[in-house]
Amino acid sequence: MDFYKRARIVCLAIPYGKAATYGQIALLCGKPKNARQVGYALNRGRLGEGIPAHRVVNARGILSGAAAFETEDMQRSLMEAEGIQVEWTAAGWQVDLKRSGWKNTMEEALGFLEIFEVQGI
DNA sequence: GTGATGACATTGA
DNA sequence: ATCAATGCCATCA
Repeated sequence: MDFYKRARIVCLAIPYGKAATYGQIALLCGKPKNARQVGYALNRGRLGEGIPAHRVVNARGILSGAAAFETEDMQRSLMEAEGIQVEWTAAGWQVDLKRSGWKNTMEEALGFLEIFEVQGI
């Protein structure tokens, strides 16, 4: 399925210093209900190399555990290194999506759809 | 084919 | 605000 090719492109487009959510990525891929597949793909390294997986969090901004990183605090370290504020809450390590979340413009979203169409994926 | 699993999301109490 | 219940759908056994 071309969903993973799309997901790869979207993930690579997440700007430095910003955090995106699984649902957001799924949405930009044109598959709003595939948030779980995004997580699955990242977990299994299904999107290939060079994916900034540390910038992906769930809808509440929580760093979802992440067994796909070298160590447990790896994801947090990478985010902090990019200037993303990560704080410890009762629910776990969390980023403020209001502040560090990747806000998509409509043009951006349409741009992805166009890329997918052009590449036939 | 069938059923279980999961880096998720949304809804309703 | 918090929590359980549901919905989801590509994999994998």
